[in-house]
Amino acid sequence: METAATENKKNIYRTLCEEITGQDTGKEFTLKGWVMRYRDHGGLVFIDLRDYSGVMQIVFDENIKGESFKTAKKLKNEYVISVTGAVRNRPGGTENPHLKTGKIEILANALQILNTCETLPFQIEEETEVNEFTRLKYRYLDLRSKRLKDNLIFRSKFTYLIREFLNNRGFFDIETPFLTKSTPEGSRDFLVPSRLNHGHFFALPQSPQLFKQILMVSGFERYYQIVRCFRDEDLRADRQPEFTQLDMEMSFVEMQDIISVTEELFAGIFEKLLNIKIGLPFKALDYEEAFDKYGSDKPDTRFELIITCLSDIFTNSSLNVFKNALSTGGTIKAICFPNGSNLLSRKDIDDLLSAVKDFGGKGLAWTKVGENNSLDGGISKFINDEEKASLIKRLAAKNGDIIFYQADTKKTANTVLGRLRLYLAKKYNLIPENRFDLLWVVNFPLFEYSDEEKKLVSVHHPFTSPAKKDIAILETDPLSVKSDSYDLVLNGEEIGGGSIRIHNPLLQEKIFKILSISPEDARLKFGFLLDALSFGAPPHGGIAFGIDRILMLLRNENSIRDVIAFPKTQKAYCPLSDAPSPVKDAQLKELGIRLYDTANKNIKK
RNA sequence: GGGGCUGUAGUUCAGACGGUUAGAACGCCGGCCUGUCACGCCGGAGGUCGCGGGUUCGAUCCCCGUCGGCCCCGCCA
Repeated sequence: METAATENKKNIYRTLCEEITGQDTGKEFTLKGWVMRYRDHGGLVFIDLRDYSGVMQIVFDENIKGESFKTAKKLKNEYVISVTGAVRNRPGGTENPHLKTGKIEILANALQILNTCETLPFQIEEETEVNEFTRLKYRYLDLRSKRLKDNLIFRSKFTYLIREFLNNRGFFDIETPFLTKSTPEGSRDFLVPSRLNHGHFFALPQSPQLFKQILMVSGFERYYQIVRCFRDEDLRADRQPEFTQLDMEMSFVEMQDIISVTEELFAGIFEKLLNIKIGLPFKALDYEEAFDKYGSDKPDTRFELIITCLSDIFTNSSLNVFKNALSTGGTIKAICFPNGSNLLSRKDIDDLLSAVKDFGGKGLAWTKVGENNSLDGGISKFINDEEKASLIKRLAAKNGDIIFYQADTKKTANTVLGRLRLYLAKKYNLIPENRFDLLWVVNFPLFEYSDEEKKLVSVHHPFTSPAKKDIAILETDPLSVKSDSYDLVLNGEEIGGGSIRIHNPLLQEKIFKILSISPEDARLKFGFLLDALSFGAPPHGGIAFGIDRILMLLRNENSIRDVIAFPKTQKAYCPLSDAPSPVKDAQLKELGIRLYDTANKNIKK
């Protein structure tokens, strides 16, 4: 990626460090920025001046007349200065190949200190990693570092390219309310009390889902928004309480239309921003295949370790765990870890067992593959020659591999091996770097059974359209019904998902019935959407993407916090602003709110 | 709600069976230095060992509680 400055030549009011090149020797410039480093050699002072474009070395020489040398002696790290001088080539042998401007420097003849700086709580660009809490508290300092600054500049370009692409294709950027109605479905809402309606609350939107559908009813046809969404759930490295989605909705479309627009959008961005060409169309996997082969609905396809079913090979197995699994309707599955015998010690294998238990597995059977298609160790003595030959052939196992087995229900065997697969890949560096695998997961089931609620629930959301071919079996065999929905997966992370929506009120009624949502309930929860759908709603569908996650992956970061200017800690606290914080009694009174119990003692009087 | 790791100088870390004055590096302050670029050299300051309680003659160290941070499970239609 080009740096901000070299690409953006439209700087109107001043010169930036990296705009100056070897072509400019002899010319005089005034640069403004921060003292990144200060090196005092007595009669000669060097500083590295940093502005948002990059770095330029400034030299102060005691032989240059004027006050600048004297002033330079007072400089300290992160002082803000304005410095004027002529560009010159550095003396032979003193060029710095690590700097973009390393062949030149500016010999200062005027210097003005625009602002001083307190001793820093941590060094900017320090090699050692500083505690994240401290970095968040002084986020403005951390954002001066190249890494975070580049991330945010990249983010700006990323969203610019999205807007450019979509605007060129007739999409309209339309804002939807942040103060909206709480819907009990989905994730926990952030609530906002209403002063004018005591006892009533707004919710911050989990996404603009209902409003974007209503915009389709209004006839906008192509909507998008890069919009903040709010979910009051526990945080993770890839989850913040507020995050940004690219939200899209289109009318008179079918699934393939949405998929095509998305592919074009991403292929364009990857090429422009990363100079990576992505083959079209993207790969696609059925939901079921994803689970069978990767044990996940967001498979990481950058490496193999494919999960393989061996049930038929072991129908007459002498091993009890295998026998029991099969007789209770379960399955036997395995992954073959190439060269595992050499990579894993016996202790490593034992350690895997505890990992597998964390993943929900009961145990971990394994065998090593020896010479001439033999099996050693683990459960090998329970595997007869016929079974051996079949499984080695099916897994394409070679001398030195290790095979890990799971005998369990299909679901458990898949998820356990899926997580083991990821665990092994990370631990033994099987994941190639700088590779981006974009993948659609399609043919999701429309419903799944919730053990908790003892009823069918939507896999996506209640407005997702069933696949046309399955509408006939909606009531007779709901669990076999597929939906017209699709997820986009990048390197094993779900980065987006969407669906074709139901626009037929009768079909929508049927779905609610299957979901055991009474007409009264439906009205209470989504009445305004149902009304809208009854007034000439066009066929429509859409998709939404997690911008933060995508950026995290493209920037090779481990957390979305590193691509967000002002993120929160895992307890959803902002060390910079000290939010959330108690409020005054008077504020609560105005809202008609009184706090329960312990919270009271935190109130500021 | 649960599991794991974690909290010592401004920062990153070390530390000791529980025993004088808690160390290092970087940063900071003062001085020297004309080709450095993580400049170098000399000197100096800087610590409620997260907080509260307990055990003990004595606790940064052991025990209990609590607060914070990071990762994960649950949760996130």
